[in-house]
Amino acid sequence: MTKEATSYDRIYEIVRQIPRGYVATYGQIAELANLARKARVVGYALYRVDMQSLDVPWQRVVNAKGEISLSPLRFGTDYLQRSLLEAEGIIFSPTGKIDLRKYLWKPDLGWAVTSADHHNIK
DNA sequence: GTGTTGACGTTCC
DNA sequence: CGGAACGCCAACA
Repeated sequence: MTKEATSYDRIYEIVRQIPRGYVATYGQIAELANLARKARVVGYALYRVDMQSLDVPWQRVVNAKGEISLSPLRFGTDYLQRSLLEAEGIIFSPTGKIDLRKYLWKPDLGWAVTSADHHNIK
């Protein structure tokens, strides 16, 4: 029996599907990766990704607040991520947030409506 | 094998 | 809207 692909591979695959100019949240990816409620695992998975080679567009992954999250240990790569997103046409709010209502990636399903209603963005 | 930490999320105040 | 607490799972010491 083949060893099942690790959940991480699933996460990377989904992240790669994020189109240019759009962003996705950890919770959203987690849900698509069959890891609902395990957003932390997604974050850890992206942490393992080689951000220097951009093998995975980790740049398009943000938290539920629509803000770029990363650890101070990442040495200010937050600035890099923001630059990449801006280069894709994403506009940051004065507070440094992204308008998820507009840039949130919608998988090829009708779940988009459910998502908006589920998250109930303020 | 146990304890702590972590690119998060949600709920409560 | 901001801060605090709990949850959830995997990797690391």
